[in-house]
Amino acid sequence: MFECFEAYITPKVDLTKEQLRYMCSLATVRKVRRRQLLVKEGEVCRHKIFISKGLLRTYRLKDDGNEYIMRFSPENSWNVDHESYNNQTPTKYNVDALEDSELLLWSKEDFDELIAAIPAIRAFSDRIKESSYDASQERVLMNISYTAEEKYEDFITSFPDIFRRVPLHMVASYLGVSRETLTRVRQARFKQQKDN
Amino acid sequence: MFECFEAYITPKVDLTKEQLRYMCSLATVRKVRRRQLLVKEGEVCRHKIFISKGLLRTYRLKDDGNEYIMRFSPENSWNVDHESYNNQTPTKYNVDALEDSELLLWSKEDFDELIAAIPAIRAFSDRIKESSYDASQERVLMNISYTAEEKYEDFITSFPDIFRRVPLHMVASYLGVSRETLTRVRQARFKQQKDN
DNA sequence: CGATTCTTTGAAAACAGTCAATCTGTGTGG
DNA sequence: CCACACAGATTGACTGTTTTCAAAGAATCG
Repeated sequence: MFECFEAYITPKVDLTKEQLRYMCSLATVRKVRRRQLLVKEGEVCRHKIFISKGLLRTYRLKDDGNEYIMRFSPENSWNVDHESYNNQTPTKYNVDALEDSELLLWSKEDFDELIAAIPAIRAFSDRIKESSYDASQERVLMNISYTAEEKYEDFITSFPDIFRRVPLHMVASYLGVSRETLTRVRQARFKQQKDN
Repeated sequence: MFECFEAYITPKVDLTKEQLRYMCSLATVRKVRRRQLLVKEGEVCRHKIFISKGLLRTYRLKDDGNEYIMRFSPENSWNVDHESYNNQTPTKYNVDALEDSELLLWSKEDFDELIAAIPAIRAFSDRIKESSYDASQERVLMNISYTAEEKYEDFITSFPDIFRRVPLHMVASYLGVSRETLTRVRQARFKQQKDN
């Protein structure tokens, strides 16, 4: 059950066997099925979630009745709403599974303990946060400077794997364009490729 | 020169007089004039910058010749490109002054020392990062779910002060709409208010 | 005042969104 | 194995919004 996680973390963090065992001992395993809701708006995000298998999706429900997708979390990535997790305040997001998934959960109490005990884990956790922040900045830039076509292009080159695994209308939601526009963009692109 | 900073930080971080003095002793003061470039794309972001007076702007120059504004940094806020600062890699952004400004700079070496010596400063610095990450997430949501009008509305209520101080075309650049659209949105809004 | 920067405006064109209908593939239960 | 339901993708016609371009009008600054 923990092999995936060990394979993931070993090259990234320099841990002794005991430290790794300790870290794993604090985690709880959870399996969720496709379409199952994992975190609901209004709840507190109590765990750091590592996805060892599957695919999660974080989205916001707005008054207009639409879902807006903030993030996809495939295997070997983390899903945490830092705002809710850090302050233990209600989250604004929903998280559900797009595929049957296997997760490792650490409660905040346990993870805080881990961080205090093993500085390398703290540093690693900080690095993860940094890079999601950087990604968020890039996404803002994309949002304000790209056309629909460029957004599509960017998505399929940045996340080819996720693109293959999620329905188009979710990519559209992530990018902030309508699904119809996205199919048209894709058609145009397809024609263009044939012409060359 | 350090009064502004002390007034800013005292209610936020619990520091002894000596700690505060130590922190200030590591800072260097810098004044920049309106329109002056502070950080240029390709350079490494070597400092944490605290703005004690004035207004900075972080933007990206793209191949299409346009400037895309990532962030405004008014007095009592920080300006750091974390990606460049943490890894000491070249930044993708430019920073310039929109008003004559007074800054406090800490080099990475000095700030690392500070953080190691005074845990409260580390915690505070982390909190700052968290909240800019949260803000970035909100901005993504705004970008993918708001109309031009809602973006405008959101900006003037979220940053009324900055709105008064920067030219409209920069707000447009920040929001990812053309300056003409923003004028029109504003005209429509103005008419509406008269009608009520 | 003259120069520059900023804002507004109008008209046309490009772009993206909506609505409704159809098509496709998948999986489920009989 | 078939029929059916369902989720997803596509298409066309239309509407509405946003951009672009060009020009002119304010405001600001030295």
